[in-house]
Amino acid sequence: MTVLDQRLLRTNPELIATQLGRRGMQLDIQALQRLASEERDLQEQRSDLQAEGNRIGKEVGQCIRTGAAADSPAVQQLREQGNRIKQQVAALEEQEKALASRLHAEIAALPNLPSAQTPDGRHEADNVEVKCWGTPRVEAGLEEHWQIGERLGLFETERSVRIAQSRFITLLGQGARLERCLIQFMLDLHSRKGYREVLPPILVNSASLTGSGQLPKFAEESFRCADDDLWLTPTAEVPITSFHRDEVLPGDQLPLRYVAYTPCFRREAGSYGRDTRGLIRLHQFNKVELYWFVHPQQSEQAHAALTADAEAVLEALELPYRKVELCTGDLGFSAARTFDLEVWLPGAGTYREISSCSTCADFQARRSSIRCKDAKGTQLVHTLNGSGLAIGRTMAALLETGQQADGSVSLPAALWPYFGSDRITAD
RNA sequence: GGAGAGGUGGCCGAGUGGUCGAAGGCGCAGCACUGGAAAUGCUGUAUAGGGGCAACUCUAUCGAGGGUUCGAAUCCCUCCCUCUCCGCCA
Repeated sequence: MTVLDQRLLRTNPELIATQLGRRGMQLDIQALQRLASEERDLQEQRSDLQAEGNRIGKEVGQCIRTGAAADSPAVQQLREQGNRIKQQVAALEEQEKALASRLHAEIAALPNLPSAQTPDGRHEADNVEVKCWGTPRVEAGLEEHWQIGERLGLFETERSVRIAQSRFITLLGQGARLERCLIQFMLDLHSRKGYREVLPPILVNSASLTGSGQLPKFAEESFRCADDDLWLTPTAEVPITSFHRDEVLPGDQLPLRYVAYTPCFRREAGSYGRDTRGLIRLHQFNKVELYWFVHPQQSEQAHAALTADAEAVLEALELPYRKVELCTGDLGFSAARTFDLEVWLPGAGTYREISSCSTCADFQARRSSIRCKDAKGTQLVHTLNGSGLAIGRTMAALLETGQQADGSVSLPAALWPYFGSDRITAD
């Protein structure tokens, strides 16, 4: 796995330092460069020695073929030379390996370079609102979704702790039904637009997590199966990236567009006390994910199109939202550029992230070795992903947005055929 | 879980110690033939890294990692994966 364009490190290290600087990272680029050039020197020495060894090997073959005895002095001498070289090579190789794994570890921990378009900024507050859709419902006395859910018996928190632990939820009755309908509705919507539906494994190996950028840096964010090299996937992005790992995709097949429903599992380390009630922040949640593999030249339009496809879900569900472009300081590890969609929660009186649509440029493609082939040769593809949408948060938004004075919740027309009713009422 | 068979280039498939990065075929590209195409013929066609303006050249890679050897796709060890049969199972 190559995790950073090594050529870039050699030819334009300043670019790396500057771009990571925009993320607020202080990077000792010289130290990295020194490591890389040391490694290259060793590699050169080693391969020269190996060339010499290969030459001797061939010479021995030559001698024997032309009639020299296998134990003749000439052959003996060549053997000794060969052995000496073998030892030297082994010694160099050991150093080289140590150096390479150090270099690799340092590089693998570096996040993606932000896109040129990504606005500079230090944190969430510097994100840029680029669009608002719909009219947010603003009234006094509206309930939050967890109050509605508890009142209507849509889900159960306390017993879920008994089953698992906190931050797990059990959906019940109309709540379970709505969750299922939303998954189906979103899959249908995207499939109609030409997305190919995928239902991947949700246990993934370390190579998959590394390939999409969750490892090595965010090991503490995922649940791991202790006896196997398997983890519970934090997002469908991981299995889908690896679906094409180590492949050369025919250029005329691009873009490949996938839509996947999966449960997602996150440890949510460091979020104690935040969003403890309801559906917002859970260790296990459902999500429909959009994922594109595209030719590098098309990734910018693709990013706009993917984001629009996610927006279309909110619009079909009549949920007011705003679209925010993340600043460099708020960008995820693998992303070069990201639009977040934030849905309006009338009960909470706030916008909450419900989809995050990112282009990773060639970052994941490099880590996962996914290339495409066209007339000009092979090159890394670009990968893009976005939620279309997070199901639990969608339900929260629907509950808060549709709440009525009589205690029921009215649903958008798009869901009626799926849900079999235009509203949720007390059982 | 038990028994057996396997893992070689974009794909199929040959190769049991040296001249093998690897026959042959398919596919793909170019050229010839054709009014155009098909068929046919010829030529070319792996990836990554290093050096060189370039022609080119060096190294590594035959599931992964170790070992034997001057020399390993080929022999030995460990692991992973796939397939077949049996058992178990939603």
